[in-house]
Amino acid sequence: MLSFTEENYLKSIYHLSNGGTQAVLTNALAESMNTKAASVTDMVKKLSTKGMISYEKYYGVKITRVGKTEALMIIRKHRLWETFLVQTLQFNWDEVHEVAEQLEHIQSPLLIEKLDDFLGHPRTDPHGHPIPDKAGKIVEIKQVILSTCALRKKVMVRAVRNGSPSFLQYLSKIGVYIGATLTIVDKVEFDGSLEITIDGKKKVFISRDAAENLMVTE
Amino acid sequence: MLSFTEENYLKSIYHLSNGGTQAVLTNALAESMNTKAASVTDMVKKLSTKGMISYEKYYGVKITRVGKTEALMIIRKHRLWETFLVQTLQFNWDEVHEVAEQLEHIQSPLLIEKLDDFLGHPRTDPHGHPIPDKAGKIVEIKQVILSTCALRKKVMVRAVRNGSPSFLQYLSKIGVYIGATLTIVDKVEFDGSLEITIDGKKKVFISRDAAENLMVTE
DNA sequence: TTTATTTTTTAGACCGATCTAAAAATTGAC
DNA sequence: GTCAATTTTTAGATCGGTCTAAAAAATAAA
Repeated sequence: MLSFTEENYLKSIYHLSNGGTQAVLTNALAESMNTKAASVTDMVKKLSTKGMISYEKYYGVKITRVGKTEALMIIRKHRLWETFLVQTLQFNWDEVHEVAEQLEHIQSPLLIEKLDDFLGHPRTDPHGHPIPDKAGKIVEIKQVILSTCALRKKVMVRAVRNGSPSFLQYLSKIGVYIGATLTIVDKVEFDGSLEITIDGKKKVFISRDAAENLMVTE
Repeated sequence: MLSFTEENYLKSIYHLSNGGTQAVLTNALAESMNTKAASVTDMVKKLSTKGMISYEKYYGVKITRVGKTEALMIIRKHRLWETFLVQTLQFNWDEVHEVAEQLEHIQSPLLIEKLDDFLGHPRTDPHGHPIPDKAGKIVEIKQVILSTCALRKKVMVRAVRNGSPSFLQYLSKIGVYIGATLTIVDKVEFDGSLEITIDGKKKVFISRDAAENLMVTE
């Protein structure tokens, strides 16, 4: 059984390692956990003895198969809860992350399966991220960053990379949502900002920063 | 902000003090928290400095107005979550307590208000216990213990006092539920067991122990 | 390839929640 | 009212998660 804190470390390791494909360095983990490298070293030893990661001094950590499954279960819970909050309780998509950070630690396999049933087995959460299934299988939809798309090509918004409340609120404000159709009308050389149309109608400018945080498909 | 543990202590104090009316002794609290008296003394000091209880050495603790409100909020959350689990996610009434013990600690006023809205502002939880409102007001329905009722009188099951899974499963098995109409057909002098009819049909024997854990109204 | 810089680990401490063992206060018996 | 039994508190230790400061290893620079 993992503690609240251990679960958070494991989740961070999973994300920083791109789903377990790369090693994660101590300092990177320290930064993402808002803690100090010394604390990370301690925790990493513990997670290692629990078989969640393999840890070699000075070489960073690698998540194990067991650890990956564990991480995916936490992510599954997080995303199912986010979906519940938006879909059932009428939260806005920028309000759910913090609450889901708490709810993801509730221990009850029955609860999460019943929640999944109730929600109708959603494939993605309100930010467009895929929800791992019961077995930990995750279906990644191939998508690209908006800023890399060609001019005049119709693309559909699939997910946000950075899900910070302020970014999400901004998107809502200008009318961008998951499923919206965008077209790049113009690229501004100077600052990398884009002029786009939303659903063929509204025409707005978005910054390079925003464009780099929108994932789309053609 | 109270920790998980502090919240559990406060809830126990609230219950053991009958809603804040009596003082609670150290040993009683230790027993209900499955811990040692020494640990209770430490925690009680902390809750006292936080203004949740007043503590006087060797005389037990009394919950303060602030502490009572805090306790009622935790109870509100617990009971709303139990209602959600049964009403929305199709849990059986004997499966919800443990999960609600976890969910009651989620910190989000918005969540609990939205949950309350979604559930349609239920007045009681699946075990018949009243749900405190947003302001901490709790409407106790005057009810009596089944074993004290007169023979032949029709009574309605309102709540269970002991909500242990085994008791609840037993009740389900014999067909007793919140809202059922019971009539005491006979009292057995020897062991205090009762012969009752359920909804005027089924006739069963229940033990004194069971009869003392069913709350009814006439 | 030796030195300087960065990264990581170790050592030792603190805090919160718990424990055991022993001391102190209260209660009950006579 | 004194002594024994019970209850409660204190003292000191442990454990998990964190920290700072210093040591050690790895990396980059000269």
